[in-house]
Amino acid sequence: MRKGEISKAVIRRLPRYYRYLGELLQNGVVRISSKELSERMKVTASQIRQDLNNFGGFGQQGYGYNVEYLHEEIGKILGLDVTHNMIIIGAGNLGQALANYNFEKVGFHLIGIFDINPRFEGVSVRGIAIQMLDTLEDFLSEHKVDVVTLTVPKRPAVDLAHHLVDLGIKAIWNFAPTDLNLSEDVCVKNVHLNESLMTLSYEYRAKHSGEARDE
Amino acid sequence: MRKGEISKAVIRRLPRYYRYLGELLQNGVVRISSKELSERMKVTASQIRQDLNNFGGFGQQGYGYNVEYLHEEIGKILGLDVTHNMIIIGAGNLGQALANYNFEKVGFHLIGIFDINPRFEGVSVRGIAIQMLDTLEDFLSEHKVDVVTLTVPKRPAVDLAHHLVDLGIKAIWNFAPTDLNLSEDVCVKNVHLNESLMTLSYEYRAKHSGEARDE
DNA sequence: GTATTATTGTTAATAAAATGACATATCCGC
DNA sequence: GCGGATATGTCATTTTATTAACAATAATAC
Repeated sequence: MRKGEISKAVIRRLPRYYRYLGELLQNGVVRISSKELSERMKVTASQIRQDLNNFGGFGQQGYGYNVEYLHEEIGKILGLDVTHNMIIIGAGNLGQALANYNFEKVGFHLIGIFDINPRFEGVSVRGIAIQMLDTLEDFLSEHKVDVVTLTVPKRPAVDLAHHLVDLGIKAIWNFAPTDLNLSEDVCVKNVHLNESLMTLSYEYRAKHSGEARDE
Repeated sequence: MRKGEISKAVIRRLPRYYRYLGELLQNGVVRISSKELSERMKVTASQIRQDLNNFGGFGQQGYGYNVEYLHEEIGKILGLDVTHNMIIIGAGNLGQALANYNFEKVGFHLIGIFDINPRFEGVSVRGIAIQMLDTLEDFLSEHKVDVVTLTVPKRPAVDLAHHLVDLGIKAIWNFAPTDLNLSEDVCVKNVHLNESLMTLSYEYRAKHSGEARDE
């Protein structure tokens, strides 16, 4: 790992810190020590301190961390203070469900929904009209789109993703059950629900195998 | 790590192997070496071999791995050969989207959908009537339910999860943006979409900060 | 103000994961 | 069948991640 680069394991933990700090903030907690936070979160205090110190010293010896300040700083680290314009491609059940989700609070602003299927023509979700996919190129030339949420089937996903990259898209939140294999400078975050279920299946078997199942 | 126990990192990789092998199988590929698979998957051959050898020797020197056999064996390891009965609690957009998903092929059979909101009374999704949450206890006494998919808001999620555990549920697929803190013998798999987006946001900033944004 | 306690930031030690190396076994062409 | 090529399974090494230790610093009580 190059010096100054932060490991992915650390990044993956940040949102959870952010969430806990947000809850503390709501509960009116003003300060917290790494020790107490570690007990609530069931991680080691050492890990919290080391994770945070990748980004700078946010605490004070003998005092701990100011909840509001730390919450805000982690938010900045995660880039939640910047608004990203997002579109959803794929207006099926999952796409529509995500469209109804409120991602504004983590800085994502939904400005369009697209699908290839004409049956969605005229349909709106959350006040946003579903547009036909062949109008996407025009749309992209008129609007700055930072992130594409991809909720299309596996088959079209890969080609579509490459097309999006050609059109200048730099970040994809991918729900299609496939790897996209895009160039290095494009951010891809996969959400593979199938695979999540499979690991649950594994764990379930591992923990409960051999137990009676009387029916 | 206790001897004989498999690390979570290995388990998380298994579904991806399974997916690639499934595709190879569909394409009529009969055998594959760790080297070739590693090139396709962009991981090291060493990792593939070591991961697989946690569970036994599935390959043959000088030959490689039989695709169909390995695919099936990984499926068994993941427990995909066993059918799990699943219910969804929370019939909002996400719950309904998941209900429409086809998880049968990874061994999950949806047998019920529940919600507390009377507006869902009489509504069906994929032929399954949404039932009122207060009938859940009766339902559980009449049906063997292995896994609960939890797509309810944060607030009720924790108490509901504890209640489910009291009723004998041993595995929860949790989409609520909170930790459930259940006893050790309950399997919990979290899908925190917010947090996924936050890490995307981080990466986006990290990769594209400083770039001009002329509008 | 001073002593005591609390708690960080950081370095050191340990543990875990990933990679590399290689001996051994199997295949395949001839 | 023999020999070279192939590719596994496993052990050794390296790298990465986590945990522990502690010196330095700030807060708090008196």
